[in-house]
Amino acid sequence: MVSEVKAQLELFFKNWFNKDRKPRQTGQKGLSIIGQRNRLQYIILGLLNQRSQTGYDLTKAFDHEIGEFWQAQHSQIYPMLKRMETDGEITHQDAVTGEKLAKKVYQLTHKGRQKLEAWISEPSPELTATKDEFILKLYFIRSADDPRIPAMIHEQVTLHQAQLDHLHLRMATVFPDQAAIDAAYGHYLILEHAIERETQYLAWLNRH
Amino acid sequence: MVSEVKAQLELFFKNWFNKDRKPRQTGQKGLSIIGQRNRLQYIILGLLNQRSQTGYDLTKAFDHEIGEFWQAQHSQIYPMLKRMETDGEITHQDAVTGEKLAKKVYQLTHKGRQKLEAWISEPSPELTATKDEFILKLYFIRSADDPRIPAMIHEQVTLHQAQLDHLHLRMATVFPDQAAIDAAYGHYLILEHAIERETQYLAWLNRH
DNA sequence: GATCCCATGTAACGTGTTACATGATTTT
DNA sequence: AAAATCATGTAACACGTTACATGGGATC
Repeated sequence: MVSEVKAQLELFFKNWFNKDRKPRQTGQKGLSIIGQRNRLQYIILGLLNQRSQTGYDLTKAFDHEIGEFWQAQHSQIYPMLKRMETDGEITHQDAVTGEKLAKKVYQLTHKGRQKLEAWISEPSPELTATKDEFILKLYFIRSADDPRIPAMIHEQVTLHQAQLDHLHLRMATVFPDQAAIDAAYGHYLILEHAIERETQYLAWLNRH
Repeated sequence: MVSEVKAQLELFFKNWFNKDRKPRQTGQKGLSIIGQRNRLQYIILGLLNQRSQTGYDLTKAFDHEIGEFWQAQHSQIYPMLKRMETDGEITHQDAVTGEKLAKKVYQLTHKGRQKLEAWISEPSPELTATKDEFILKLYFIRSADDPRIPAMIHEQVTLHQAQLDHLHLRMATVFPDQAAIDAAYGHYLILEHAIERETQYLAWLNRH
């Protein structure tokens, strides 16, 4: 009885006093596969480090440039930009398209660039869960003779073949020569990796 | 002019009448890579379809069985089980370990089994963003001579080699013979896929 | 009796998605 | 003039993680 009341009181006062951000420590889990801790800000820093751009430009970059690796909608990006500017990692200049269409061109501050470099330099000791819905469905199919398997595989072949075609196209357009590769080596590496990944995925699908 | 007023009126009445839960349609985006729409419930249905078990058992399954494909903590699982029971997809029996340690053994209802089958049968037309932090960091490295690259790659080699070893071990223990494969064919396929994926990842890493 | 595992929950918060909301510019 | 694209925001809600909280059972 008494302890219940005590616990509730403690909770009340804790809530009362801890209005501001709590620093949470990471928690070591070895080979664990864990979730996301605001990686979005780092990706925005990285994109802005490549060139100054607007929130709208960043939104399109998530759609087209790095869509295979990260997703973000403008409703997430605009508030994040405000927060990062408040934190002193980025600043913006106002610009105008045409007569009066206002836009904000963001760029890194020194602090932002340091934060980006620190992020890149720190370890990445975690694996990420795949979250491939087709794979999950397959997991729950017991029998090799299940009549749904052929159509499911065919659908995925179509999907991943389209993705592979898209990646090949991007490789050809973004990296037409060695100079382009030298100018964005990491980008080249991950495109290569993505192509190999899709190729292997398709080979596996086509084998079954 | 008129059309503007009309649109605002429409919006007003829409907001006025739609106080309760809005049914949200999926929104076709072609080859888009979109987010999660409560897949957890289906995974729980699938796991319970394999055998009746407790929330604790399910939590462990997420840690060990399907950790490569989906993650969930017990703090997410227990509320989901309650919700699914309210929705009539699962039921539970109370059981006791030892003298008085209560536990709840959940199993599918007919409705739950139907929902699971419907989910497996519906299309999976979406690709999933990878969200691999190492890949993101690499994307932002411009130069092939960047001094951080070797250590980054070495770290990932260690990580993915450990994962591959783990997958090989699971393959050997879960599928020691053809009978085991026949009893859980989908599980076999995705383990095979995961091993190939890690093998390819490692080959790519070791090449650079 | 200490430690680890079994077992179930809630609270707080951060992240991500969809929908709402508005207006300018360019293209067809 | 209609449609698509540029451009920026907020609101509501769903999802996911970490932390808080409690207690029984088994093993050393």
